[in-house]
Amino acid sequence: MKAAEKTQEYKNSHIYRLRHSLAHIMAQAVLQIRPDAKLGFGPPVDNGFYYDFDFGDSPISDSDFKDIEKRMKKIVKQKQVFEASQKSLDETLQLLEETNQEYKIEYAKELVETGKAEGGQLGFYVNGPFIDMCEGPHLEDTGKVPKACFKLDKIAGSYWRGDEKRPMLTRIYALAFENVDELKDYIQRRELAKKREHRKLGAELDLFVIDDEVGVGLPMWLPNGTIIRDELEKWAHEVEFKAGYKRVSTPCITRSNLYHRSGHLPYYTEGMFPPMVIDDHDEYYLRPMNCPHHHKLYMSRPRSYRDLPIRLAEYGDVYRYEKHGSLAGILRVRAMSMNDAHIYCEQDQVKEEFTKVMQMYRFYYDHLRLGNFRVRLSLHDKDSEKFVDSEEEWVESENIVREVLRENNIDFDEEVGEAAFYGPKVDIQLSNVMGREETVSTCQLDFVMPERFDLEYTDRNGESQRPFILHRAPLSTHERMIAFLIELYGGAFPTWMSPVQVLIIPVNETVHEYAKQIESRLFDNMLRVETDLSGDTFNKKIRRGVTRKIPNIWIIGNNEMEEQAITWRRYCVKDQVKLNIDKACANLIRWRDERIMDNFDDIVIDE
RNA sequence: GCUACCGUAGCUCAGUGGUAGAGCACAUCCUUGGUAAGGAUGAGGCCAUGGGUUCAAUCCCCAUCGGUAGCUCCA
Repeated sequence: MKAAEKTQEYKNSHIYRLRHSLAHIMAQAVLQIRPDAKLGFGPPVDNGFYYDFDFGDSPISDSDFKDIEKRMKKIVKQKQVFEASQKSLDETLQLLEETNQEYKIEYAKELVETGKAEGGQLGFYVNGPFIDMCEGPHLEDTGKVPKACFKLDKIAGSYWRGDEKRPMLTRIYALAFENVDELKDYIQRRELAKKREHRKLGAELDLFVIDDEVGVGLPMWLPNGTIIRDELEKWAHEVEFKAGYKRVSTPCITRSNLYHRSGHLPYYTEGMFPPMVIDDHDEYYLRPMNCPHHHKLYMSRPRSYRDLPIRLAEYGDVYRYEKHGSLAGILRVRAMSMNDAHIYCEQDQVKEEFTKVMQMYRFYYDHLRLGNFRVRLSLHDKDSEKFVDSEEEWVESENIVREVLRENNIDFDEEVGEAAFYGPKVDIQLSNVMGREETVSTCQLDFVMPERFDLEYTDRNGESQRPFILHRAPLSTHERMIAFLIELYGGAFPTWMSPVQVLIIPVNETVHEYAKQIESRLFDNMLRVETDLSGDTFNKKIRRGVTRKIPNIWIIGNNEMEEQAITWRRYCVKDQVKLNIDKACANLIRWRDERIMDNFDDIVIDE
């Protein structure tokens, strides 16, 4: 089904009409207590609807919710009929000016000017005393709203037309579903989701902390979290080694000259920390990206076509001045470690290299069981100054990337204005437990930097050529990737990533010695193992091991000692199994070495 | 950065215009236990910070700093 048809079908659906009608009902109720409020947009959204208002000098707060809900219920009872009508622009403006609806006036004019209003006619819907410019559709009357199917949710600010230079409106979000049960079910699911939120689990599992005195958005990784980082990084080193990447290492602080050359100044200034001035005249910046340094390494000697592709990889620390209000745990930070690499290649190698990168992210995602993502082709916006001005090259490189996606049978959405300033991107988008979508992995085609850095290689004919550059980060940044993994796994990591891989719990003191023997055997195999020799009760030890989400608990008692065995209790599996110690060790080591995802219950112990 | 809400023990939270409580966690002792909380005792708080109102502020007001959600922005 095409996107347009899908939208039309959605707009005609009952849930859409219900939510849209409720938006009008809410607006009517809000106008009862704030008659001078100006209306913005009020569309249905995923779990309900919202409406934007300009309250001027008399703001509203969530303490008004009860009152508004009561008024909405009254409107529902009145069974106000929704009546559609059409008006010309003149009629529309006259009507809207009477009520001072400046935002609607702007939108009405725009709809007519851009030809989006069919025949220059604007749609209106009236229900009771409320009239709104709106294309519909709606329910027949307000009485068709099911009982208790909605609930006002939260208040948030929102710029008019999404433009931060324009007025900030007040947005009231509401939840709305087909019936009470669905509403309750959603609220319950949201409560449950909060429990696997990465910030909550990150604190519970001692993965990372963010300290005011260190700074907002500057997370510090505790030993447990650092293990997860190290394991991902080790993995990336192996995968990249096999794919022909070479590792490099470059500094996090750099003279401003580099960023004048790259164009980060001015294109990316807003995303950078302000400069440090040295010796009164010299400016240094914290780096927001690793690419310029890698380009310098590329230039460190003359390159031949025989050398290409050159793939320079670095888990590089970068610093970005993210707006304070957009920071969120480790999902959105100001200091991050990126699974970065830059691939320098000839023009006719671009497709193959791009394809290989796409295969690499696919490999990672399949392995980690990160299934629920969206692929976005991020294009430039020719009307925006955020992008390097070179229309022809933009279109050309966007075509290359689009073709790669098609040839690889990858479903994707195109979005204008989401590109990097130097080229189009393929972004892998994931949503967290609260429904917030972020870019995780990215692969970008860069046609700008070769020119700016005067990058060259000598081709078969001895002539100087510009290489193409791919920027890629399939494992994202540690911060963002681990935030998503924490939530996806609910904090229960597979053995290979787990801070503690095995917890040994002896049943009584007589087996302590045997427990210690097993512990040192695992330790000698480089496994992260702990033995609980505390004075707590057996039940308490089990409970503690489980709440720490340790993937493997090995129970040791007199029976096990006699048989040279252990009883294996896994975090994700109900049944436990008694196993000979040699076999148990072999299983564990294999899971670790092959990075088996034993935090899922389809992985079984090889007996 | 903007809008709204929030800030009490390590964590989850009660609470009051007359300078504070619970559970878990922590410490010590007792308990020697076969699959998710054994018992007792104890320690722990400038009630985010700075101003103001008041005889008196953790509580009311203002500012600052942090947090949450959304907008903008982005890996």
